[in-house]
Amino acid sequence: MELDEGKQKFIQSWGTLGSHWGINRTMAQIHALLLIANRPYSANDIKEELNISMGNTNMNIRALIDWGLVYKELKPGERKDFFVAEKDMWEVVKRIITQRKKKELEPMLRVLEDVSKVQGEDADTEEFKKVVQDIKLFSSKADSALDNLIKADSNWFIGTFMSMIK
Amino acid sequence: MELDEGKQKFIQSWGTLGSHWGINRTMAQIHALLLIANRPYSANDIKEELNISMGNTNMNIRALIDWGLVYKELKPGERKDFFVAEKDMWEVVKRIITQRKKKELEPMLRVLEDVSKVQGEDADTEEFKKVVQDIKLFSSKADSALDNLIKADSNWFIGTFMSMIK
DNA sequence: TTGAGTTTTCAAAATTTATTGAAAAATAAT
DNA sequence: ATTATTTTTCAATAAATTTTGAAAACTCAA
Repeated sequence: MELDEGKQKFIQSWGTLGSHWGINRTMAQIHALLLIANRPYSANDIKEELNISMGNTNMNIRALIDWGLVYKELKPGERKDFFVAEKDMWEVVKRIITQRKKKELEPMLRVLEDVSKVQGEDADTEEFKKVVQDIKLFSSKADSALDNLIKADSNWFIGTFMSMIK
Repeated sequence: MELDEGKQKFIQSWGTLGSHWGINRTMAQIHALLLIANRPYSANDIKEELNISMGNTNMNIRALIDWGLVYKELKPGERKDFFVAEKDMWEVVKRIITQRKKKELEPMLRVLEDVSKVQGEDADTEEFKKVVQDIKLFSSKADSALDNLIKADSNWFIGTFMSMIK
């Protein structure tokens, strides 16, 4: 396989994978491109390489920076901004967990808290409260577990999980 | 808060959450409805309750059954099929992990395996191979860890993770 | 075997989400 | 202050995904 074909395949697959992880396809493709880049890329480099508009490039670079998956790098004497990817996979996963926890798990916990206040003593209400309580308990456990995971350092995590792999 | 309002809120939120987890909104809403139901529901009950078409109802029920999140229940003397939700949250999470592993992680591993075969000795190729190798290693570790997680039983998991929460 | 009830299929329509492109704003060298 | 370059914004457009609805297939009792 040629390098260009390999790069192309990797970028496409990373894009598809990302789109299932709350990262849209272009956003993930930019991340993929920067992952396999051996130098910082300007927004224009990225635009050219992926054949996308400047607006799209700009919005997704900023989203990536916001998620902590890409860093801005200033080259002395250069007017343009340059960008590099976070390449430590555990760091990448941690950043994604952090974002999704904030955007999904935490709002869900608030809703569960809220709806657990329903009035009534009938069987339907009791069943509803029971289910909500169960999910609330599970979710807050997951929330704490994820917090700990994120706080823990890379090696500790790998170590703990490796011991699980037998 | 009234029970109906609470149910409605819960169904909507579960729908939104699901849509970030590879489960489309309707599919997650059906699951939510069945979670808080205190009896089996027919496809028609679901259609009526959520105000969706029969086609949509049918497709999403089958997807839920395929994912192992809903079970078909036959009532003696009844012609219709009835459905109940898997209510054990850890079981739900395991099923989702299983599906997503199959649909996302495993294809990615195959692509990584494939593209790691690129030809060439130059710096670009070396950088590419290095990144791919790193991701491949991380991904296969994650894959094994998830396998173990799925195999392990509910209490073992909760126990292990609780000890992490301090 | 017929036919009422039920489930499945799938092309077309509706909805949601992502992308473009052009204009405006910011930046920094002259 | 002027101008060339780069970045940002956002309404319009395009693409992708979901939902519908109507027809076909299936199921089972009579």
